[in-house]
Amino acid sequence: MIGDRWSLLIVRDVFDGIRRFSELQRNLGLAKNILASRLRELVAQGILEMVPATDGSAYQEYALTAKGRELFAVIVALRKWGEAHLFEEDEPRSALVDIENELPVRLQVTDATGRPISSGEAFVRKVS
Amino acid sequence: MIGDRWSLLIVRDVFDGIRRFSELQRNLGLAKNILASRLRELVAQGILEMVPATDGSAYQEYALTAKGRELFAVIVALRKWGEAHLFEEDEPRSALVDIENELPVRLQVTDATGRPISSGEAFVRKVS
DNA sequence: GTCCAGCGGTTTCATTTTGAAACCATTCAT
DNA sequence: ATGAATGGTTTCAAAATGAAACCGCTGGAC
Repeated sequence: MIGDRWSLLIVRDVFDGIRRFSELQRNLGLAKNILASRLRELVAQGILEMVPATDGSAYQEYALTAKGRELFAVIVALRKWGEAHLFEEDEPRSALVDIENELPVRLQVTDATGRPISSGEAFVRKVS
Repeated sequence: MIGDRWSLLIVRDVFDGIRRFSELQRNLGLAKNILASRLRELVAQGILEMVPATDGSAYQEYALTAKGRELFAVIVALRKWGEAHLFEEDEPRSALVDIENELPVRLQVTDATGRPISSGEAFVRKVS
C-alpha cells in the first residue's frame, strides 16, 4: 500500500473524483501496465472497487470502499505537508478547503480530551 | 519521499526513538545499502539530519528536523489506519497513546471552525 | 597497547520491479 | 459501417532492490 510510488497517488486522485482508467493514466502519467497492476492490487486489498460507470456507458469505474475512504486523513496529512514543503516560496500551489467556507481544512492530532499534542507527547503501547 | 517502500518507515522509527543505523537496520530488516541510500536522501531532503550521538560516543545519530517533525500527522494517520485494517480481529496490535492519560490519540480533519468533516465536504482549490 | 567485536557504511552482482511501446478486443460516436 | 477512444495485456530494456562480502574506524576487555 504505502510500499510503492503510485498507490497512494491513485487513491488521492480517486478522492478528487477521478474514477476512470484513462483519466488516472493521463493525470498521473504512469505506464498503463503499472496502473492496471496497482488498481488490481487496490481492489484486492478492498480499498477500491469496480462499479458500473455513472454516465450510463458500459465501462466500469473505480470507487473507494469504506476502508478506502478511511484513508482520508492520510491523504489530507500528506497533501498538507506537500503543500507546505514541496513548493517554492512563490510557486502557485493548491490547498484543500472545506466546501462551506472555502477555507483550508485543519488536521489535528489530539489526546483523548481534545487537546492538541506533538510527537513528544505520544508513544506506542501494546494493546490486546 | 512517499515514492518508496522504506522512507516513511524509517521516519516512523525515528519518531519512535530509533536513531542509530544498526538499530534501524535490525528493526526494519532492510539491506544496509538501501538503508544508507534512503538515509542519504532523507538528509538531502532536509527531513533528517545527522547529529552527534547522545551517549558520548564518536558515532552520529539521525534526528528529525523541523520539516521532518511536521510529518507527525502523516505518521499518525498511517499508523491509525494500519492499526484498524492491517490486523486480524484478535491479533495483538499496538496503539499510539498520549503520555498523560495513556489513551489512544485522536486525529481529526476539521473545517476552519473546528467542525469535523469527511472527504465529501472538501475539495482542492488553486491558491496563489 | 593489542586484539577483537560492533558500527556504519560501500561494492559487486543477481533478481525483481518498473516503464515504454506495441498490440488487442470491446465500446462509443458519427 | 467505420474510426477513434477505452481498458487493458504482452514484450523487452532499463532501473531499483536485495543479499553478501568487504572495509576502515571505534569501543571495550585485557
